[in-house]
Amino acid sequence: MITPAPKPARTDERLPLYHRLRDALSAEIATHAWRPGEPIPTEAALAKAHAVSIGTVRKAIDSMVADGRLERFQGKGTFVRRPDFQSSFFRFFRFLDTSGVARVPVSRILKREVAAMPAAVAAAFNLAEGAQAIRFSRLRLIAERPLVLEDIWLPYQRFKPLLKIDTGEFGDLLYPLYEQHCGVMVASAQETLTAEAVSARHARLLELEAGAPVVVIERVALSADRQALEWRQSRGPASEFHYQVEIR
Amino acid sequence: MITPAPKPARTDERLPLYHRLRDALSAEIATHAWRPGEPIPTEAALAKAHAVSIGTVRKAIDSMVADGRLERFQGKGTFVRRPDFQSSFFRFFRFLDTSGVARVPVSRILKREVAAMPAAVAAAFNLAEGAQAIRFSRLRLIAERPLVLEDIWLPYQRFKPLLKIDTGEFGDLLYPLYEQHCGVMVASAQETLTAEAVSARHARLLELEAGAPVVVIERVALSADRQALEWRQSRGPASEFHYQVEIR
DNA sequence: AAGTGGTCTAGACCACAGG
DNA sequence: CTGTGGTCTAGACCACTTT
Repeated sequence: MITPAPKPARTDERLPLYHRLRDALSAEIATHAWRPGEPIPTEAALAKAHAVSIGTVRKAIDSMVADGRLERFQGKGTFVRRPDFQSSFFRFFRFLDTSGVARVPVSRILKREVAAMPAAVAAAFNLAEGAQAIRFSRLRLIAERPLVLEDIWLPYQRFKPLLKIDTGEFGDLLYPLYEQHCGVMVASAQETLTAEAVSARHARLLELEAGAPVVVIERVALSADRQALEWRQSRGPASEFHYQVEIR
Repeated sequence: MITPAPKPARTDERLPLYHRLRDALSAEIATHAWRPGEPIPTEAALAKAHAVSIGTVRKAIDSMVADGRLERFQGKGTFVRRPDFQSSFFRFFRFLDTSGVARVPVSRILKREVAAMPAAVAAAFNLAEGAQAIRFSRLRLIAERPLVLEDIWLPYQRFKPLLKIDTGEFGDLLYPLYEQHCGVMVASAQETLTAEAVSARHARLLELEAGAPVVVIERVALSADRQALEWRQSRGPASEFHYQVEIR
């Protein structure tokens, strides 16, 4: 068994009903009892099962819809939202072809190795510096043009099944691979954005001029119970980057 | 009168009650009938005044709280939120002193001129290229160290009162000045983030090495009725920049 | 004690999806 | 037609703030 015990029960008396109910529903998702893309029980059923009024169920679901864990469709039901990291990616870079349509970048694994984690990476996993890890170097391209260079670190034990697969058969997305071969599912991610002048090595791989500005995205991918699964640093030319925020 | 007619009534029959109520409440804020920092009528009073149930009022207020236009305090009341653009700024740059405490940057107006808008700026105001404008160049510093260089454009007519004030008396924040002398209130802003290699001129002002990476924030500040008030481009060293996002 | 928002209920009716 | 979520109501009681 790879995954440890899901989490302590945390019924937490004296919290509002809708709050406890929300925790209960979250747990169903976290333990994969309810899987992404599938409908959860109807509001009436949940109200009966948890012995609360339907209004309380709605309030619990409301908050989960608000932060993107559920989706509602009138007349159809309420569904566990499938996290779409593709779209997160497009939030940062404009990967558009000449006709203005978004395209999925092609992935090329440049290197796969077993290595010792540097301190910054180990910290994300709550491990000691030097912990054994699997490391990928990956280039993502659109129309043969390199757009993002990625440095990916995974804890060895949980991800060692990946060492048996030929990197040429990895496909363009890693998360489905993690799910299929390592039994872990990425549920959310935390990203930090910075920018820097490109290093000589990165410039060569990204086909940029020396010293050109690159955007750096550091991502820690988390499981539903918020364990760190993957540490990733992505670099792309600043010229391709744009990001919008609304401030109130 | 500087501001044009606020907006058409838009009662829009057949919309949900709470939706129409939300529009009505928004209008009270937009027309400054309810001012930032002040409490709005109690839920019971609003329910009576609009002839709806208190639950419907709560739902309308819920959504306005969710997107940051109102704030609720149990036992005290519901208040119009005062937009805090200071904090938006800190979201992007870490302006911390040695003790780790956030500090308000000091502002220095480098230049004030009347100029013709370039196309990119005019577009934000929905004006023709070459429209008359007031332009500021401003440097913001912390501990004598330049951190952000700003290029600010304002439509001439509405902001010409600013030309009469000595720039030395501008203070560190512009928005209060706009409110005080031009009768306009910034209610929200849209920002776009990019990065670039610093130009020779900017490098000199920001005291950076030639070609160093800088983060560029382009901001359009909007009034409550979403008219563009100000166009601003801010540049700061990428090394001081960091931004975090949570993805689900 | 009086007044505010916060939680919770039980039910009615509407709008939409799908057999 | 049945079942789903979406809207709306009227009221009870609780928790917090202020007088």
